[in-house]
Amino acid sequence: MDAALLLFAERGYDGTTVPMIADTAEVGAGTIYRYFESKEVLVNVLFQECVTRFIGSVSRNYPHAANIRAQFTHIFGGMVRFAKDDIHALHFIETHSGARYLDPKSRETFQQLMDFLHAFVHSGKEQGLIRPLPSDALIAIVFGAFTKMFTLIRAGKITETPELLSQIEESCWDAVRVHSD
Amino acid sequence: MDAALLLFAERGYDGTTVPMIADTAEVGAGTIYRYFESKEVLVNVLFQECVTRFIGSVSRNYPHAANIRAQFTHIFGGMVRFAKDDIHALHFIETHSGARYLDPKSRETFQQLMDFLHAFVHSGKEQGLIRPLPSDALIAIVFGAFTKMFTLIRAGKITETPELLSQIEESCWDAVRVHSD
Amino acid sequence: MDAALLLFAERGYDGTTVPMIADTAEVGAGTIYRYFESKEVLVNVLFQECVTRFIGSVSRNYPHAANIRAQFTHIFGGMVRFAKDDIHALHFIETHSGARYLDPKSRETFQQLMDFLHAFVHSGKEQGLIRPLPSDALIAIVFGAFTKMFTLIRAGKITETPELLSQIEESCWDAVRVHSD
Amino acid sequence: MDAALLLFAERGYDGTTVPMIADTAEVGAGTIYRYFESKEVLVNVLFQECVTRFIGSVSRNYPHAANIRAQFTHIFGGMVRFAKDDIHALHFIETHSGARYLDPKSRETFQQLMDFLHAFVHSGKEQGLIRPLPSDALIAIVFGAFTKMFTLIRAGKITETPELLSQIEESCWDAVRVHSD
DNA sequence: CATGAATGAGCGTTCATTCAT
DNA sequence: TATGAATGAACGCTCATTCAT
Repeated sequence: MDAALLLFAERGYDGTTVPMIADTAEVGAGTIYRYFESKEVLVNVLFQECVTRFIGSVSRNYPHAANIRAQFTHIFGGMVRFAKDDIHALHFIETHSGARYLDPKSRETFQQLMDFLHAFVHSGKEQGLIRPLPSDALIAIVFGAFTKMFTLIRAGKITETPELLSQIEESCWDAVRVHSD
Repeated sequence: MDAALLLFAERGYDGTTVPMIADTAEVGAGTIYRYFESKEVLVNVLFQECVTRFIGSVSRNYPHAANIRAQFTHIFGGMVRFAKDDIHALHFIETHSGARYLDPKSRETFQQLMDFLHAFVHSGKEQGLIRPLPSDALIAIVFGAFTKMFTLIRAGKITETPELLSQIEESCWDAVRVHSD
Repeated sequence: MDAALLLFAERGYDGTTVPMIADTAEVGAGTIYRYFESKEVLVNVLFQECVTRFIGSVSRNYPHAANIRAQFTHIFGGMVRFAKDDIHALHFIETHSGARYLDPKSRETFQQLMDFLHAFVHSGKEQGLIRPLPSDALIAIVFGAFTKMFTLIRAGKITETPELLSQIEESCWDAVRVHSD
Repeated sequence: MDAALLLFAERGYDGTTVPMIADTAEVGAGTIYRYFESKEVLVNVLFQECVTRFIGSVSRNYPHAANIRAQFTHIFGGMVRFAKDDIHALHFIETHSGARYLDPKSRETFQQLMDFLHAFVHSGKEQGLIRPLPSDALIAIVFGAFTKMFTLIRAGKITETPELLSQIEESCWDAVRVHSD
């Protein structure tokens, strides 16, 4: 699964061949089929597993009672932890969500993630602290900014430091929050 | 080329077959090879053409003398115009920049776009109006947010209106600008 | 189709590979797929075509008004003509009728052949000239005897002569007719 | 071996996989290889065993001194007993005799069966009681008729009764005997 | 002794590319 | 110039066989 994740993230589903995965994993091509019915099943299992981990990462110990800003920090921190823990998983999710070969369960799992984020955004909007834009758009802005930025880190173009991450968080928050000035 | 752009954007390079392109374009498969040496050449020509158009869109009539905010509006407006003009081209650029099959010329063309944006960001940072973050990161934030958001529009999940676009612009600007409060 | 017929007859469906068919037919493996969706479609088309030809061979110019013996001669003659015309087709039908990969249309086509033979046997039984055995059994006896015998001819173990064929016909007829002694 | 016989008879050698046999036999796939060097050895051992049993069935207590008709009854009875005893064995022999993967010993074993039948036919022809046709042809007629008929019984299309079997015997005998009328 | 995970050759099939028409 | 039939390398996948447990 590590090999598949790496390759799917780097080359995409169609650009990754089963022999490639087998070679990277240092197993025979047939072995993969003892564990996954097909390449399509593999990508779905992988996707669900990644998204589930991602959900866990952003929702575990979620400070329900805290203020929006602290909740945003929690979510952002979860995203960072997830992205750092497995640098390919985030990109894999990003590039494969919405793909034509995802099965209903994968779509549903992804929807759970979206639902979680929607709930956060909705609550922020209700409190008048997050801009009154469509939730999808707000999520897209933060998620888009964050993933593209981590792609740069993965590619080694910029170096990830606590300061940088904290500033990026500030930047993303400024993108969605209501400004009083 | 329209057919190829559409398919590459929707299914990716590896998920698009030459016969698919030929069918969509309502020409024979062989005809494509009269105009493009190979599928790889086609995707490169297409990429360069799209990126060049994109550069044109954001840089044409660029207000060199205006202030940063106005310049940002110009760039953002160019991006919107480009995305609206050919709804698939932006997504095609987004998903194919950095692909392994891009040739040096494609990479260089894309770099020209990056250079243009870098110059803008650099100037903004020098004036103390844009955050002192790595330029790549700042571009990624705006670009990432913008493209993800337009993906939603393309998918029909949110409806594009002048108000929405203006608010998104504000949001993106707030993500990169220095806040005085 | 000739190559496929030959190989299916000699090695069976599962024992015949598509590359084998392509090599025998002196075409590329991919070419086969321009004409047949799959190996399974190929075997079905082939089966239907053979059975249809077989039906034509035994039913064309059928002497509806003649006596049973003459009708038997006509059918037997049709079988001989068919078997001689394409020595593999009969064996192909014989070994593939009832196979798990035959589609409904193939089964129906084969049933048409059976129906034709049933009608003949039924009429003979009604006239008291053919034994009062299940029609299926009577057909099996003649068909079984005939095909096994032609397998020998195909294998070169016995030589086909008009006299031999006439004697085999007599033998088959004696197997199904009512004997007055 | 029962599992293998069943599957080879129903799906043919090439259509039967070793895991299929293992599953049907409720053993591990590897276990089969403790008893048979290869799938090919298995089919040969099975073939030889079946043919040997068949020979036993038709030749045990053979009435050497009796007349041809009684000998025919004996052989036919042996065939019936064999076919009833193991409903798949006869079909397995029928469909696998002459197969490309049979080894010399299998071919020789089958030849012993043929020799036994040849001897019977030869003796009958010498006595002027069996038609002066090639022995192979005569055997093919009886064997072909018999096996095709038993295939129907196996498939449940006709029901086997002593009367039916006796009539089939008569029919087969009429196919090979010399008729005085 | 029995197992079943692992293997990789070879299956059925696809598709980028060529070329006669 | 435009075509699409033909190609064969390489795909996703299966399965006869091996071998550590």
